[in-house]
Amino acid sequence: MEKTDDFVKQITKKSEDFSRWYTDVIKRAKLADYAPIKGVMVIRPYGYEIWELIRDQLDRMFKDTGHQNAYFPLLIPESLLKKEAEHVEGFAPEVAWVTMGGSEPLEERLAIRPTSEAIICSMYAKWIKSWRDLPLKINQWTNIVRWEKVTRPFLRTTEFLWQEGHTAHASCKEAEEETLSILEIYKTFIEKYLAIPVITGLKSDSEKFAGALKTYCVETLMPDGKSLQAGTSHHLGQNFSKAFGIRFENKNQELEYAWQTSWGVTTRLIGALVMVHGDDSGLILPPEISPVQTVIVPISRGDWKETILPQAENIYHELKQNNIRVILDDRDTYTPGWKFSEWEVKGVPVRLELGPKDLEKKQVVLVNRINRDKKFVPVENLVETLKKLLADIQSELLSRARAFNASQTHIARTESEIIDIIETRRGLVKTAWCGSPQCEIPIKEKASATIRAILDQPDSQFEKCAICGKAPRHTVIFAKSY
RNA sequence: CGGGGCGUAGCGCAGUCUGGUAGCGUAUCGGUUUUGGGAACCGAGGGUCGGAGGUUCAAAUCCUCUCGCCCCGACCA
Repeated sequence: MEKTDDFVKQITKKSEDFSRWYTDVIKRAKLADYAPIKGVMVIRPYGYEIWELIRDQLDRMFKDTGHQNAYFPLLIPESLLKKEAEHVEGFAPEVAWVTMGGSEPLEERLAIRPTSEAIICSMYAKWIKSWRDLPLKINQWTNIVRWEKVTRPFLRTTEFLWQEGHTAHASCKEAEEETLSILEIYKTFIEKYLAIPVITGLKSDSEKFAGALKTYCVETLMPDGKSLQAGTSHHLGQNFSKAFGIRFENKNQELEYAWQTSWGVTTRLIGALVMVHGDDSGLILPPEISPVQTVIVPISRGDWKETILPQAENIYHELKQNNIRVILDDRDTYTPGWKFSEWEVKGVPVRLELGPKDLEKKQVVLVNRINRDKKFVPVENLVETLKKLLADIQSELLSRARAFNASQTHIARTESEIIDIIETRRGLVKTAWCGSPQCEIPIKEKASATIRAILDQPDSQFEKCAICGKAPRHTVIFAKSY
């Protein structure tokens, strides 16, 4: 056990220093590198490939549910940003401004988008005039700048990539349905593809999006016991339509303000992948989202280029034809052992080894990244065997993470229990809440934990609010967060 | 924005206390032998010691100022 952990060098142990481990893995796996600007990172090709896979899959899901992509400008005039009062107040501290055009000061300064509600709503006001124009469901894949004080690669950077969906509807009910259906897409995607279990729920008023009526969220638990908000879906009500004048004439010939939603997930998802699945040897990527699902390492000895390589190439083509993302590492400049370590750092779920002994026995060696289990399998039916192994790894990662979540979810019935659990064990604390903002304050002040989600289904085991003792209205999850 | 840590070869670091020829590991380049868990040996290249100013015969080292990065908090996806 101890010995195997040392195959990969130069990564701090996950159990020793979690933060350091996290940044070590990102650097060693070449996901990202620090850029010469404070809080800004370069997403390197390997990291970007993961983002592309996330993007492609979500994009299909959005399009299948009637959304279209568009592109709105990076720069937002200050006057537009100021139209929705709560919105500007929420974002003001982290907006970056353009004040000069060449050497001339601008008459009105321009915000670099911290989110695009303002610019998009200003356009929606032009485009929406009739109930026939609704619903309008547009998404964009883009970059965002928020001047954050503390940054960490993927989890919080000054500039990041995301998708933001912005929809307008004819009724409150329809907007609510849209908000919830997107929440469901996020949940499905994160669990099925990223193999990360999620908790969905509503944000309390103190945590909701600036300008929203309601914010639903997807929360995920990280190995250090902190909760990471992995996605949000906001029901904006008529707050923005009133501020921006998005009105339509309904079927009864009355003017009405549109009901809106907005929702997004970011490159932060990559950070979650790293933390949830990785180990002391580096990344472990779920097959569904891994840029390389299988790496073929030919054992290079003697006349391997004449004997082993041709067979490795045959296998490569067969797997590729069967839609397995595979690469053949035929570099003769590195030894097999070096390659093993390298691909482990990069989290490739299955390694396929092919050497002289295997050639003789008409077999290959399949190595599972999770536990380094070796299986000698016949070349015949390889595609089937491999697909099964990939599926097993995918489900093993999810069930492993689920088991961890279950073990880190604690029940608390009083304020002191909540604080005690947060301080000694961290993790998620399930408790009851009366709904008053006053009752969130002591937990935040004493344990710096907040309500991460108000659960859809109240748990009947709770008889009173943990803080004030009044009748509970909600079952909630308290946790420290990223 | 508070607390702590760190800037020396691509990367990881020693050297700083006590000033005196800028080093180690790894990576890189060339050569030979190797290759089933990061190969071995021989040789080579690579530095304005984060920046500016000062003290000194002499500064990576001492003093002053400054910039940047990381970690932990408070705030945010």
